[in-house]
Amino acid sequence: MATIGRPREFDRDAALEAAMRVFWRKGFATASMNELCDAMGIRSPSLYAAFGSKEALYLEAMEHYVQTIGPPVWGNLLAATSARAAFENVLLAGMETLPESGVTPAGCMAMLAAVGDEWPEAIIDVAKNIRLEVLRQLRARLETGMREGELPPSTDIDGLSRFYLGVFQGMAVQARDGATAAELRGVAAAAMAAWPGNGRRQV
Amino acid sequence: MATIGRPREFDRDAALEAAMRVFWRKGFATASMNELCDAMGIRSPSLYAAFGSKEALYLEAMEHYVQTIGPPVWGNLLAATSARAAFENVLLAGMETLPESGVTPAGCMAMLAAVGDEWPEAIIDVAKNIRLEVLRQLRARLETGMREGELPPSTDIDGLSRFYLGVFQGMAVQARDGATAAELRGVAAAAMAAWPGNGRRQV
DNA sequence: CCATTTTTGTGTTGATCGACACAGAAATAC
DNA sequence: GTATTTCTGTGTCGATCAACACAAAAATGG
Repeated sequence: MATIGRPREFDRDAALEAAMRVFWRKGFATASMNELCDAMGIRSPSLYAAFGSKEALYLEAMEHYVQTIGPPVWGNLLAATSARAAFENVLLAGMETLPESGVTPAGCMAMLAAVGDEWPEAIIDVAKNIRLEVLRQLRARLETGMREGELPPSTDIDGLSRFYLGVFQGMAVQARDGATAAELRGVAAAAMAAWPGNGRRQV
Repeated sequence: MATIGRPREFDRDAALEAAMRVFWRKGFATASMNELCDAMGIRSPSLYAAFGSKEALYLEAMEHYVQTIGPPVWGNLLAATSARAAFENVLLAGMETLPESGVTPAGCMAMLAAVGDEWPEAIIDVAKNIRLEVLRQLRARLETGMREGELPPSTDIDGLSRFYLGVFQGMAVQARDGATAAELRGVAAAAMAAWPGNGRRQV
């Protein structure tokens, strides 16, 4: 639908995508408006008119990240038939996604946001909630596995879900340090050895 | 030894300790000189005379962190008799140290430095090297365990050491998000279930 | 045509940043 | 004592930051 007034000359989605990559790579505080404007191909008044503020732009970029980058990794939680395969596929997807690829920056924008530096409170809240939501999804998948008899009733669901979340976060940090997919594969493989039933306590 | 000139009126070590806590809590970019001066109880010319620059102060603070905060955790690698106990004690020490304590900020300054935001290159190098040195120590302890027969010769030393480093990094991120010691205990317990020999492949 | 609405580019603004100039103060050396 | 050296406090400097004022430009509605 064409509306009154001079039409916008840039593609809003493409600009948001460009901003997402800048924030992904540089974080919030050290990503300056100049860099954002250059990457988005617009001037700051257009940015403010379209997105409101630097903070609002970041929040929208994070939303865009969750909806485009997240599913290829965390969608594995629902795709696999067994809980074990689901968790293994998540870690393997992280192994492939987290190292720098030339196309995308290294690490996970959601897992490493508002960590290691002080960030605006609204961004801290959003980032923590995203990580909490991932934790909830992990726990839900484990509970399903327990209901279906795949996991012994004695399984510590809270501890195990936090553990696999932590493994992924650790992989994200190491990817930032330049770890390769092959190196992260070893992390994922070791983590899967912690799966209940691998131990001698299992029947 | 008393030297020529007006003596310094503040305790350099105490000031460095105060700066360390500010950097630990806020990171580098968002810790302003004003905050640092206030926390250290001095004015900026004294800070520059004693430490050189904000970046040099950070590097010295990180060094101080490694020498005072690190050993209670990573010293466990050498203290225990078995490699398994050594790794377990490291994770349990992290469980106690990483959550906010009222005295110290949450998380690990070394593990989360230069992650999630852009930092000066010199700091990135130091932080990565510290994490690499920890990885080396973990691997060395595993190799000792393998030599002593505690670990099967088929053990993937690289993968396992990276795995336990990643678990600790994940615990640090979660501690930043407000995880309690009890919650981190579950992570540590699950991680120890991945120890070689817990699996059915072991004799 | 003209009036209205929205976007675009140029330029600026107040705040904050890290860093330091300068002079006075406090010690030692002679 | 005087000279020298070093530290402290006040004040400020240029740079950079996020944010926006302003007017020209480009569309629609009449």
